[in-house]
Amino acid sequence: MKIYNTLTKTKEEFQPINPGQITMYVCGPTVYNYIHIGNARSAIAFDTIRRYFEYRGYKVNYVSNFTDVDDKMINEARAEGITVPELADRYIEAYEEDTAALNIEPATKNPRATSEIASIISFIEKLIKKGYAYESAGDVYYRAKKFAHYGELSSKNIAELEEGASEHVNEEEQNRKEDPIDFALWKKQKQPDEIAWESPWGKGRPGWHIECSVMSTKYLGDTIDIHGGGQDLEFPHHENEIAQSEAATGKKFVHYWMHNGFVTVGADQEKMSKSLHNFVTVHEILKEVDPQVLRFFMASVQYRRQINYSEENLKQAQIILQRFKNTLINLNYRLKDDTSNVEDANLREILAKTEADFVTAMDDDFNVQNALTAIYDLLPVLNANIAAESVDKEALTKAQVLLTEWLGIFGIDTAKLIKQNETQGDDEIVALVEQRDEARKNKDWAKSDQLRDQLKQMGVIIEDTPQGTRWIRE
RNA sequence: GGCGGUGUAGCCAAGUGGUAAGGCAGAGGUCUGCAAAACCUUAAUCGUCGGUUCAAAUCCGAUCCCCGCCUCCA
Repeated sequence: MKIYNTLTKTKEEFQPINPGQITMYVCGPTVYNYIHIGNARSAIAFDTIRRYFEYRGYKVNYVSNFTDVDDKMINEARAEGITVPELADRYIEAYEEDTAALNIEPATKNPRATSEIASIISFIEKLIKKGYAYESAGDVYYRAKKFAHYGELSSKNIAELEEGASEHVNEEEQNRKEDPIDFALWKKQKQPDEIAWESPWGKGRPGWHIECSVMSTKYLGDTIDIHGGGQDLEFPHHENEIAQSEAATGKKFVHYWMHNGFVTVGADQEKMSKSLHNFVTVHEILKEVDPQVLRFFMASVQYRRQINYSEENLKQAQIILQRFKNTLINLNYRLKDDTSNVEDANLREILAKTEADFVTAMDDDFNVQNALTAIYDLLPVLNANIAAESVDKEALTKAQVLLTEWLGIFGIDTAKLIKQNETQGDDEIVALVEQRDEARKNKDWAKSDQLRDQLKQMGVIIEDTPQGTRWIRE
């Protein structure tokens, strides 16, 4: 299995620290608003990756944080006249609703920065003790230059960083830092009503980067297999995490750094982000778009590629999902009818090949496009088999299981997709379908078509097959 | 300016030296009482220019466009 490692900029053979187990940390959102589809992309990308690992038999310990205190949190809470924890609670709940709708598996643990203050303080103390950090007027900063590998992940040159940084740092802050590229580990409380915790450096709150170092090492160990996040976190966030963690533990922090591509939007394909104010929240989208469609759309693009969010692309995903749905429903019907079972060596061979192709594709840095191609190639074969006079029920059952597993990796819940409710509350539909069959037997096409229209109005589509009439919900 | 990514048919997209996968849409056909679903058939020489090679979308050089990071951001 190969994974592209941002640190080395190459695809590397994946080798977990402990055989059969994977430790994975993914940077979560700052909870001051509903998540936008860029956040969802990241969550979906790594959920898909996690599910594939699980499909391959790994046990995945997956930790993703909530940043529940920072400037944006403080400002937003102030603007709304509520406390920071109240704001956090509200949007964490919204996050859980949105990600559940997108069928994102809950993380093994979702630590919150504010619940880890004691650990954060002792982590910072360790860095000070080792000479990697210093207190300055109630703030604590990390001495970036002291860390020999600083800039390695994002291929940054320290001298240039310094130039760039000095332009953005205000003079007052500049004076507190030894060097413009130093970054805050602890920030002094600015106003008396501002959320803060007691610390050896006075009242204040943690900087952003430190929480991930603390939570990752605390919940997953000093060295983990995979650390993920959006490409925009490469610098400075992940760069700083490496500096903090490796300085504190003296060990390699992360074996494989994985970064997902952006979601772009609009004709100019601009990056969507909260700061550019061109974002669309998942909360809003799900009012109009089927969550399965959104999920499949985003999962069907390889995690490193950019996704262009557009109506047309969403529509394509919806159509493909519809095809899967039709095949699954027809597979269901066919497996239930009384056709005799005939072994079909060819079909079995094709299934085995598809399985191999799927794994080969996904093993190559989660090449979902090629994995899906393997499935697309299988569909006509399955559909032809479903329509055949005799079928290999055993092979088709296998196909059903495989499709369910594969689509499951993409976050598609096939049971939900084919929600037939054949047995409950559908007596009326079944009765109408029977009446129509009767009319068709009598070649009463007018009545038959009228009944079909009536069913259509009820959201039921009729399909006549040699094995009898089938119906599906739109 | 530095670093990184990208440019393949209307759209999505695979493909890192051997003569352009696949999907969507479109077109035609088959099946059907008609439909639906399904099945079959069908399109591009790969941003541009030059080079290397028997052979390049794939390697080298140049150039253009787009996107991102370099400051909070998935």
